Amino acid sequence: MIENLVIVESPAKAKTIEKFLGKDFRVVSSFGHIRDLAKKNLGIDIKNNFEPDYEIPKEKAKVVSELRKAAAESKNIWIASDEDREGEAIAWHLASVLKLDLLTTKRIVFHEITREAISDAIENPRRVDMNLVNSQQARRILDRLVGFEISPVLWKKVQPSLSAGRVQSVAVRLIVEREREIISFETESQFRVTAIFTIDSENGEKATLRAEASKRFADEKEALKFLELCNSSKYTIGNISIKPGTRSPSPPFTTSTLQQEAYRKLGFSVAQTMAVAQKLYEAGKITYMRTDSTNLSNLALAKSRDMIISEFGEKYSKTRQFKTKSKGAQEAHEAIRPAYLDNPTTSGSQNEKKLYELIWKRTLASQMSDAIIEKTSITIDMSDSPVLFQANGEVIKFDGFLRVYTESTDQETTDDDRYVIPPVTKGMSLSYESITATQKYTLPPSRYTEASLVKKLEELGIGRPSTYAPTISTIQNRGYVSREDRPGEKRPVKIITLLDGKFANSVKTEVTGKEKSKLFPQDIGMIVNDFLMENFSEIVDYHFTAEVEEQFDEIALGNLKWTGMIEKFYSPFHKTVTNTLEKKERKTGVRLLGNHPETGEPVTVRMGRFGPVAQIGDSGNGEKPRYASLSKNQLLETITLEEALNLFRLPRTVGEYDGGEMVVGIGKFGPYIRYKSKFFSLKKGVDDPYSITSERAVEIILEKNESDKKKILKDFGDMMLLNGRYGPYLVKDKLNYRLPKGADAEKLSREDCVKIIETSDKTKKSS
DNA sequence: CAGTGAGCGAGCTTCCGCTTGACTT
Repeated sequence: MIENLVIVESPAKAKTIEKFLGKDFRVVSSFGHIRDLAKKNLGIDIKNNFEPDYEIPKEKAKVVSELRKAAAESKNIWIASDEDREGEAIAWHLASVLKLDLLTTKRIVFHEITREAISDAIENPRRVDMNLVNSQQARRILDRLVGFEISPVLWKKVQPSLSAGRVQSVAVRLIVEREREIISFETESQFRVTAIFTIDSENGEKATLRAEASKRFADEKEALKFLELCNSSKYTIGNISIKPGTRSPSPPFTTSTLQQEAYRKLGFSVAQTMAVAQKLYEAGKITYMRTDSTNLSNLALAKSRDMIISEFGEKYSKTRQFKTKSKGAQEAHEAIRPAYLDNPTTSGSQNEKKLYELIWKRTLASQMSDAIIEKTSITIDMSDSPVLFQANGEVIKFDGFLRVYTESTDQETTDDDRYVIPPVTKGMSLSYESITATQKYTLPPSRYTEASLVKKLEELGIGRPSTYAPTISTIQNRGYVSREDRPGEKRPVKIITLLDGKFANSVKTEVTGKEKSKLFPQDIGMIVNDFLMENFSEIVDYHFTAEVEEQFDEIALGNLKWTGMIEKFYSPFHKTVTNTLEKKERKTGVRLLGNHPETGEPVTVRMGRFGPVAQIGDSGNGEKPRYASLSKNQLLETITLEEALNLFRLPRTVGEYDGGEMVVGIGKFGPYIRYKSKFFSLKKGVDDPYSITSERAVEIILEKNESDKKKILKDFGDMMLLNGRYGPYLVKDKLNYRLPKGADAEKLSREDCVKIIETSDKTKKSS
């Protein structure tokens, strides 16, 4: 018999806690939720007051049977799931599955994993809070109702296998609306004038001062007019303002801010950040990585203080506790911090090291002094124009937390940052060294990255730390959005330079619209979003979650019955569902682009069975319409008639070579030439499928054949030894096999290869 | 790996939040 059994959610947590509790306690873990609504059907008996049908999922059967066994062997059972809505529900499900009496079962919570907090928890047990449990049931059931009633509507009215939900549909909406802002954005340009001035100081040294004109100029003519005034002007220093300021460190990491910073500083995807953090957590190197709290334990605060004082001195230490700002935060855990603050670095993979160091620096910096800065702002008067030049500078007087860590931003940094202004006095005269007017274009809003989308969702109070990464995967898996790079386009930038009284015009080029790892909506995402906006605007409203959260809070306080709340939501909602099913047309995103210039047939685009498709003619007059798939990066919403007609020019035959036809087309993997039933890719940025010549096509074919020849080490007829990126390998029936270590490909015989395939086959599944 | 867009119907898809493996590359 075991004296005490403590059940927590996470096995890593169980391990840590067991160390603190001693012999009389055994600590086991539930691995999160152990029961959920039935997987099949709705899992809710609507007619019977929304009675939930809970079941233990197959993959949880083992955990549950082990928990049952442990419970049977124990005298006292303590349920120590997290102190939030979900944790309370886990406690309740545990109690009912393990057949524990709710009146006597001890419910305890740890606010942090320290010896003190744990013994404190043990001394203050309470009972399972049914109000909190009911607020979770309301949350769970609302999400199931929304997801499982709207998704089937999409299958009927848009496309099979689609999905909608309280969280994912808003995430898609954000991305779709941002794209539309970008589509409708009209770029304008202005001229910005910057100058480099020379100050002749008393000791004969020359100092330079960078400044910008306080006015921008609409066009080249205006800019030139101003430069002419600049040329004839005399310059004197006008106002000098020196303002002290401070900069404070950011709070320690939550899941959301960790994902943002790991993306900005390390280039990690959201999923990657979580995977690496999980490893660090399991190794006991950091605290729990799914948290919305910026709280640090007293122990961590004290430890940071010691570290900072011994490392940098008393001046650098400032103990702070940050208030959690995010909406709906449940604060069941600490902030993400190193488990042992004395370790600035750690062992493990490169990524683990990098992420750990980021967490360490952020945590330490959060307990350090403000940086003290001095902002200097100087105006320079012109004799011939009322326009001023302005120079802004910043000097760090005391680095404080900046010594360890600076938070990155999503915006690009300006060149004003950390510019040190030379000493000047009012009335000093200056002369210009050069003055430049540069064309500046306005920029459209920027597309979301995975991390900036997480930030936005958190601001809206939508989603939880444990779901940010999965949500972002879901909307990509459904094909609603896709993470992509774009090369951008070149555009001219006009520049007028004034140097030694002479004006010179030049044109530079800049790249605009270059994107890296940004979220782009896909046609199906836009169609589904529009469908939801038209029919279920309440669900995709940005405030929907916040509003239902308020009601969940009321349920948790015992002021509202969960069944009543759900009923109030469900009856109008369900009416909308049936109404939409009955009365609304299928949505295909169809758009009439115009008529074919020769035949006059209508040209349309829409979402077809295999994706977005363009169509010439309709089936009305007996003629068969012609179809062509849209190419990647084209949207139903923005494609023009001309672009659509272009799609029908492919595939086309460009010529013949050695008795075979060469056909050019655009496939899944870009433009290609098909020749003797083999495929040859066109060179990106070099060849254009619409204009490529027969000569060039032959060249590509010969080039590819030549390089393929080099790839083949040995050809046994039914299998081949090839030279790949990672060295030689074996191919048979389109499956690749790795050679055993130390094997010399040159010397392998046919029999050797057969053996390799046989031995490696066991681990391979045919796909 | 590389273009498919007739129409019907059976059987499937789907949510959000808690937690980790067990898989393959």
